[in-house]
Amino acid sequence: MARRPLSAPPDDSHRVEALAAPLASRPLYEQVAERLREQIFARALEPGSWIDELKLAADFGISRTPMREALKVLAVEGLVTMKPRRGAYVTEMSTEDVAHVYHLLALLESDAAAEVATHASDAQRAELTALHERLERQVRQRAAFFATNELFHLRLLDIAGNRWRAQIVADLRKVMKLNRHHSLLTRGRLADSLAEHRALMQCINTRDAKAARRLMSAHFGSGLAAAIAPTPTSR
Amino acid sequence: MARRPLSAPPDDSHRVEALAAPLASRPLYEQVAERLREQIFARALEPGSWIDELKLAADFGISRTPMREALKVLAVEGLVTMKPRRGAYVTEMSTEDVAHVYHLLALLESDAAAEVATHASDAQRAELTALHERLERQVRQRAAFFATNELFHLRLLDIAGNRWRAQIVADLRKVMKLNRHHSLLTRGRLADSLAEHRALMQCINTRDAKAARRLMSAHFGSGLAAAIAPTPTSR
DNA sequence: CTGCATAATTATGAATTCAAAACCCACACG
DNA sequence: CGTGTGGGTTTTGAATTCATAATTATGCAG
Repeated sequence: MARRPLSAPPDDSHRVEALAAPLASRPLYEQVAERLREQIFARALEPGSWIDELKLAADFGISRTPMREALKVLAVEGLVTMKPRRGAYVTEMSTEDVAHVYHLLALLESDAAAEVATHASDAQRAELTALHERLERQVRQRAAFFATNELFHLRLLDIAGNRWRAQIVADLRKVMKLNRHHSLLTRGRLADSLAEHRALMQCINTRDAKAARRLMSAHFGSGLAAAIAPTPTSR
Repeated sequence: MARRPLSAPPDDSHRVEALAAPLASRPLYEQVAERLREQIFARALEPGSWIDELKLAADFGISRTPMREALKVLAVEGLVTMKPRRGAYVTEMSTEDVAHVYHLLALLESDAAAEVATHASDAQRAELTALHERLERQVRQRAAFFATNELFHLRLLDIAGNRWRAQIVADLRKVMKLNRHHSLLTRGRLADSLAEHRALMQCINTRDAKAARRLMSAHFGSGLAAAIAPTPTSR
């Protein structure tokens, strides 16, 4: 998870902090956790492989203490698995795990979509609409599309207004990135995905909670199919 | 949480370990985390209060290192909140938080109930039925009823077979215990709660997934009302 | 040459030490 | 009388050191 505690607490993220932003530097172990996540998602650390905390600490130019703290945080998040007296290993996701996590994302985000359709303010609706329009403009740029898409989903969660749900979804999304086919899944589905988003936005703007829930669920359903279908690789 | 990673990974819990049980003592920080949870749930550490890691480490007869590791784990679980450079605080739950967490529990456990109704084996159904019958016999013993109830829910989650969901629910349930009125909520509702359970069991045994989902959701709905209604205390 | 026992090496777990930020309180100045 | 500055204390954050378990390597016997 974009490290805020996984299941977690107070989320002051994206608060303006009165322009005095970078003065309060984040705790070291959080920065380390963030870098570790990046490396894991980038597959610089392979799923299933052992994590050499001594070497990594040296690479990062820090001592083992914050490294170990970061690893424990990632363990609770589910990105790494700790084996007592044997160190930390990058978590391996089976196709079953992928399906399970997708299922939960569908459940939670659908619920959030319904909530947004019912209770979002006009300004919030406008914000989401703007994000969606940006998405429409980025059909050709895979990376940008991907980033904006993620932003849209996270923003929607935020607007839905349940920090626990937002936190859980953020964590699950992080875990999802462990799946090798995660970024491939939009390959051929990019146009479809966009269409689904468009329909969803309409439901939100017409305050149709039921339809919003259904569409978001379907959105994840087709995503799952795409993610799992082409893979005999994971065990 | 009975510390298995919160959102997470491999769950070897309740494995028999071939009778060689206590030889492989768990990591110290896990034991510490467990004791901290107990103290938090017992309100020996009050919500909102600062946690003196130096004093606590001394009380436990350990150094600050494993204490700090345990606190970080609890932070990810949501039981404590870390303020940079200011230490750890026991998380305070607003009534809004309680409502939010209840909502998620309803969503996730309803989903699990539907899953169980559809896919559980006869043996698993029998196991749940047995637990339910035990519950029926314990209407008079609040504490025992409470424990068995928790067991029933966790077992149902387990049978539903999505370890990510089970982990998330376990974490949310832990956080729920921060709510002062948590154990009170069954006070007058004990009989009602039992009736709801009975109806749920029937749906599971007749494989009626839709009804199971609806009933479990209602079960939480009435629980939430009971939990929130009598409290002008939390902020 | 193979298999097992034992010694050397390496990695993890935990305590201790060190550095620096936040807090507290007294005192001076406006 | 309120406000702000300074020093001393406390507490957090991080590095280092120490102890112990696990792994690997070595050597000897069969």
